[in-house]
Parts: sequence; C-alpha cells; structure tokens
Amino acid sequence: MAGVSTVRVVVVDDDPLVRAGLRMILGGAPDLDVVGEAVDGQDALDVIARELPDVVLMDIRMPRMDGLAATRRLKERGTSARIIVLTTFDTDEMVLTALQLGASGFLLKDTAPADLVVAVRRVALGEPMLSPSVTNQLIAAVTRPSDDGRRRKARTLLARLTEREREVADAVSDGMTNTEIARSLHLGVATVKTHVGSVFTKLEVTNRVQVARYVHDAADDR
Amino acid sequence: MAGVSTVRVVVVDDDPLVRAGLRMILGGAPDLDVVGEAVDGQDALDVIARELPDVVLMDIRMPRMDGLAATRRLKERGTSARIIVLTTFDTDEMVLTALQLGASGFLLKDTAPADLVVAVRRVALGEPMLSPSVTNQLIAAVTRPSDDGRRRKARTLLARLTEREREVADAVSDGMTNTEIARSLHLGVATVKTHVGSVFTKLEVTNRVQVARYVHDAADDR
DNA sequence: CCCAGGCTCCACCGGACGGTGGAGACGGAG
DNA sequence: CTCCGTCTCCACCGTCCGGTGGAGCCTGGG
Repeated sequence: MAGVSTVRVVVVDDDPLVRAGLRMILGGAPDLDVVGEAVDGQDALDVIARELPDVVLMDIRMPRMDGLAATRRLKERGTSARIIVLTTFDTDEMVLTALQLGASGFLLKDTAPADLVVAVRRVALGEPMLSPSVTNQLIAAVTRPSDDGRRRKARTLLARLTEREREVADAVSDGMTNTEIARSLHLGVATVKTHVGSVFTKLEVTNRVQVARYVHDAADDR
Repeated sequence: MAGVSTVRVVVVDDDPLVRAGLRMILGGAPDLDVVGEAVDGQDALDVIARELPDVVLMDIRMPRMDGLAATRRLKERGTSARIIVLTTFDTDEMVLTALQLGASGFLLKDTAPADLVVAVRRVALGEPMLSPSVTNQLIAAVTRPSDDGRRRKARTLLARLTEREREVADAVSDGMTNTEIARSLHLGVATVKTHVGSVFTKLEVTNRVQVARYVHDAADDR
C-alpha cells in the first residue's frame, strides 16, 4: 500500500508557522512529499479529497472544525489516508478519542524532527506511532485495575450462588419477569420464585434491580 | 536516571544463541554494556540483584520461572531496573499481563537490531517502548467498539428524558422502591410513579431492571 | 443408612409495581 | 394569548413481586 516510492503528505494546522516548519522538516526527506496544506478541518476535507495523500498530519485545535471531528469525517467516508494527530497537549480523553476514531498516530509537537520523519514513514506502512507519553497513557488506560472493590465483593457474593440460582440471577438482570424466566429455563413459576428468593437472601438484597447491579458489577470485564 | 554514561543491561533467555545474539547486537553500541546473563527467571533474580542493571531484556518462555513471574518478583522487591519483555509471540493476554506487572517495553524478537538498541536506550530513560503490533493490540483493547454501540444507544435514549425523569431513572437503577425515591426526592409517590411510567415509555422498556441496564450502560466510563 | 444440600414445586398474602386516564400549575415558544 | 411541555399529584385496577412455610426428589458424603 502507498509509498513504496514517495509518501504523499498533507499538513493540517491553522498556524502558518507550524505548517512551514512541518513542510521544511518533511521536505528534507527525499521519500516524503508534502502535497497539500489545510488551515482547518473543513479545509482539510477538501484538500485530502483532492490530493488523496498517504498520510495526514492533523492538528487538533483549529477553528471551524477541529482535528478530531475532521478525522471522524474522513474515516466515515472511508478515506485511505492514515492520520497522525499532532498536538501540544495529550489529554487522556483526546488520546483515546483519536485512537477510537482510527488515528494511526498521536504525536506531541515537541517530537524531534527526525522522529517525525520516521513516524510518517512508519504510519505510511500501516504501523502505529505514538509519542512515549501517549503510549504511557494507553498503558495506564489498559492497566487500570477497574473498580476493584465493588467487583471483588460482587464476585464473592455471586460465588455463593448455586448453578441454578446463578442462571436465574442472570435472567433477572436481563430484565425478565419470573414468568419469562420460567419459560426460558423450562421451570415452574414457583420454582423461579424460590430461586429468586434465595438469590435475594444470599446477595443480601431486597429487589431485582439490586441483583442486576451485582451481576453487572461482577461481569464488568477489562 | 541511570545511564547518562553507560546503560547496564542484563539479558535473560534460556537459549544460548539468543543470548549471544543479543550480546553482540547490544555490545556493538558503545553506550550499552551487557553486564550479565541469566538462563531462566530464578537465575535472573540473582543476577539482577547482584548487577543492579538499568535495563533487563527478559524472555517469557523459560524453564523453572518464566519471564512474567520473574518480572513480578522483581517489581515486588522494588527493583530499579526497567524491564523489556522480549518474545516471539505477542498474545493479547501476555501483553496486558506484562504491562500490568510494570514492564517498560514489550518487543518481538523480529525487532531490527538497530531498533533494539534504540529501545534499550529509551527504556533506560524511562520511556516505554512497544513493538508496532503490540501497540496495535493496546489500541484495539482500548477501542472496543462493541461496548460503544450499546453505550451510544443508551445515551441517545437517556438524552430524551427530562431532568426529573433522569433523576428518577438514576434512583430506580440504584435499586430504590418508588416510596424510597419519593422520600429521597421530596415528591409524592404518585409523582414518582408518573415519572417512572414516562421513563418506561421513553426507554421503551417494561420494568425497572431494564432501566437500570440502560443507565449503567450509558454510565460505563472507561 | 441417614442426612445435608440442591432442585423442583405448592399455597397464601400483603404490598409494590405498571397501565390508564385525568387534573392543576407554571413557563416558554409561537 | 394560546399552546405545549414539564412537573406535580390523584384514583383505580390487575398483575407481579417478595416473604413465609411448607413438601417431595435426588445425590453425595459421613
């Protein structure tokens, strides 16, 4: 895909100095070709549609349409361009949002020129490229021990349930009525009521919404 | 911290050929110094305790004690050494486990020698270093679009609720009865029932457990 | 062998829930 | 001003839920 020969790049930033700087840095590499510039997200959509670049360097903070919105639009219309988000700040939320939108890279503006060139090359090849601090955020996001307290408690309590009770509890937390559960498990309604009752006792709750809470807490993956 | 001058490295792998290879690659860099080798996790603990390296290149698959277990032990005893996990395979689980244990890097054994040297230097400086495919796994882990679908739907539907209805819906999903909600919001039970009713209509559900599902889906942060 | 525990079911009851239709007050949009 | 939406409440009614106290059945362990 793309540049076996030359990697076509579009630079999107509202600051003329930044655009000039990027053009100079990337232009210094013989295998990179800055084929277009845009000053905001709206502009970027046009330029990218026209130039069909391999890689887009996209600022986030821009007037009219910001870089994340532009990235969303591009991905929606199935662009083949890989997008590197380039920003001064790396707030947690922006990083996750950008990556969820399908950005291939997330670089801080303090990235060394040489690294920037490397990043563009790698992204053009389909590899991801993140600044170290962004990588750290990603690791932190994945590592998070979640809501350990509630989850442990929920698991402990749920572990006391018998097989059948567990099935019933699951059905309850799916929002089913006793009658529906009875049908679904091929049981009498009376039996379901018995099971639901012992689930209440074992989980120390008094209504089915609270059962749903426990079940969902315990299931909460990741 | 550590190597302003020389980065002290320990290589841990049960395969003599791999150790020799790594020693050659890293030894070729004047600022890197391979100060020790270990053939398994158990051995590694001793060598690292003795040599106090800046960076450890740690294989996962090893006899006696594997690399992940060794990493855990090292971190438990508060080692200052940064650990790069080096393996042929990059299963999802191993990656997450390694990072949760505090590994600073996760590289595949097909990493280019030059990149390996770069990785050791960066990790020595406290930066993370992941192979592209590992980064992709992390991104995938964070992206999970499945959750997103339910969540968007839930948010959309919940957005239709009025302020009051939203409060009532929250109370409902906390497992409160109508009477409790009435007391907590200083309302008549009749009013609560009305609100609950319109919540059902707007969310297109028929009982309060299903309301709890929507509310929790929409709230599901991370 | 018996007993404990799990699964299945039953009857009864009061209270909570869910659906329907209405009403008065208030505030903002047209 | 009138209309519309929101918030507040009311009454009625059938259903479902949750609690209590049973009862058989089967399996596995002491």
